[in-house]
Amino acid sequence: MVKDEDVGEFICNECGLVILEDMLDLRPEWRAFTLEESRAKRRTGPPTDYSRYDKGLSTTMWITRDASGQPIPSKARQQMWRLRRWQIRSTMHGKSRNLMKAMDVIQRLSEKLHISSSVQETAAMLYRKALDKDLVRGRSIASIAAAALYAACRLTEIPRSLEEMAKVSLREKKEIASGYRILVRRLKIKMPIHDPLNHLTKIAEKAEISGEVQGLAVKILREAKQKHMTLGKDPRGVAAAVLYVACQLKNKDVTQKRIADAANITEVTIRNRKKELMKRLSILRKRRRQLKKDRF
DNA sequence: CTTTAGACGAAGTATTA
DNA sequence: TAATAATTCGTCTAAAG
Repeated sequence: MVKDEDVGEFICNECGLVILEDMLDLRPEWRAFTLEESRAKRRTGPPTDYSRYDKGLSTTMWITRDASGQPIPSKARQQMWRLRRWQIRSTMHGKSRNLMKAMDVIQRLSEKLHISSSVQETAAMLYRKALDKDLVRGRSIASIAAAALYAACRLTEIPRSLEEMAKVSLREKKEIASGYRILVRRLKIKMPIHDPLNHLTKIAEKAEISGEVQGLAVKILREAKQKHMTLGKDPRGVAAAVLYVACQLKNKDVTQKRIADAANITEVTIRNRKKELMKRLSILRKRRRQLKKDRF
């Protein structure tokens, strides 16, 4: 990870992805001289960050003297007036109002889908960028906010599906999907390729598959990855198929349908992935012969 | 009757020129 | 931006248990 101080961005040196614009000053904005004071001033709730709709700018500026008590030169004061005006305007209407609403949506959806605050911040950052580029005009705030959150999940490889997003946001999947595509295209986001491993436990849990079988599934998946069988395939399909064959090896009675439902894919996809796995993975070779024998 | 396997076209996605 | 290739999905048919 490269920290580029000049432009204030973190850049991943593998994929060139810009992680975060505007570096944050993480120091507290207050000082405390006693323990009591410290306790009183300590805030609850989130620190100043991208989830705050105005980056903390709503603090009122009203200063005529500098820190040492000297009057501030008029030129500088004029500038401060301009800043203050801009600040007032930004809190009252226009984009900030928009942002406020979007942050609210992001927060609500995140709660429902158990999405961590760091991912929320990524989503907020994406939304802010979208707003700067005028991508929200003509589209609903809620759908773009949901799209930003979905994009943030994919960026951080948190497995949350479009379907889940659509369900909690009460919007059409199509709408969020198109918003997502616009974000990716216009913000030039480079999406990491999902590792099926990230989906494996989630699917297994939903389908109520034991940890023992999961362990075997992970092993199978490892070999599949080595042989580059996972690239370009739906990671959920791969994870589901691997789980399915693991169940068979352990003689667990689990139907394709059960796993397919848990993974939100179809049985067809599981079958296709399974066929490939059986053909090419050595782990499955022995067992395949045995299964064949058992039939006679 | 349920599960699994396979085939086909439709639909949406990614890559390339 | 448009064409091309690869992938998934829905549905149907059929075999196996």
